[in-house]
Amino acid sequence: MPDTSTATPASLTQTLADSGLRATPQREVVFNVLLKKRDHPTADEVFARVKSELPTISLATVYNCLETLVQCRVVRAVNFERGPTRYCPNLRPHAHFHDEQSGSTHDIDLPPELLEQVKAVLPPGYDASAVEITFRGRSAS
Amino acid sequence: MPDTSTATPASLTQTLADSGLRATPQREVVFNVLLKKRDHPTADEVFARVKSELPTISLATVYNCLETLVQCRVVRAVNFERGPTRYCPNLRPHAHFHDEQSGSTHDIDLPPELLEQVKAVLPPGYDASAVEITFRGRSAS
DNA sequence: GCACATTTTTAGAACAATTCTAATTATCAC
DNA sequence: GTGATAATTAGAATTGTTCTAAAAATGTGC
Repeated sequence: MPDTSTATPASLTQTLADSGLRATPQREVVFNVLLKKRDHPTADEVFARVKSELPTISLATVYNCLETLVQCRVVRAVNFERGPTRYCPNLRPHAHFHDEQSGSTHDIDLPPELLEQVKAVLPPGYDASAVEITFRGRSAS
Repeated sequence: MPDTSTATPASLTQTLADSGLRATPQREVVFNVLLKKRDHPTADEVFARVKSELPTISLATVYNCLETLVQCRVVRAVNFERGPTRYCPNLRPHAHFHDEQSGSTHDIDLPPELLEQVKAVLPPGYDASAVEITFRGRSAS
């Protein structure tokens, strides 16, 4: 069974094409940066990392690319309180744990049945297309 | 059994005092505005509503008061994606449902055992002080 | 009740993250 | 290649919020 828990650089071209979009170097490098170090970087951090490969890229383009990748559902945008949006190529159903000490963010895999149980608390008439679960606290590692 | 699902204007004075803070008219009116119409207003919306009672209040004060009330745990701050922070006097454990059609936010009461189950997905070494659950979708009403 | 230290409020400036604008550049289809 | 479309770019603009410094209000000791 192929691993579908993240998109790959190869599948990105196809996914973009499926939405009528082009696989530009900027989009590919932004995506590769997210795959390479999965520490939920902000747009600014992605910008800094992408620059070493594409020194003339602009911050606006980084925002555009990230937005495109989110639209194509190969990347998830993660928000925590009012902090800057962070980006994550993990497509598995998962929650986020924000470590208050280090400021880092960790993925927490969610069993599908738990997601079902959570959705089951919605009263009749409510139809959720997405559920977000976020933890705040301390982690050992 | 007294209802502890929200603080009351009367208990506010005590709660503030417990933190060494004063019960100013601005703080009281901001809190009353939140109690009166529980539609998860933004700071701007609170500002507009408070003005009818305290016409000379400033937006900075509204932000200060809201921050104080959140610190004292009589009000919860609610964030959804990058939208403005919204405020909610419901102290019961609850999730938020964001209706994509209307832009409105509804409280969804959470059974304590579900919160336990959700916290139980955390690997050893993770200690969550808070869990946030947010739904996005459509609701009938 | 009065001084005084402390809190609180205030207006406006500053700030951070993001989005917009309009011009330029790249790319695909023919 | 040419023309239409898509994407990138730099910088300005916007939004929501926080900061700053001064003025006003308040509780406390006398």
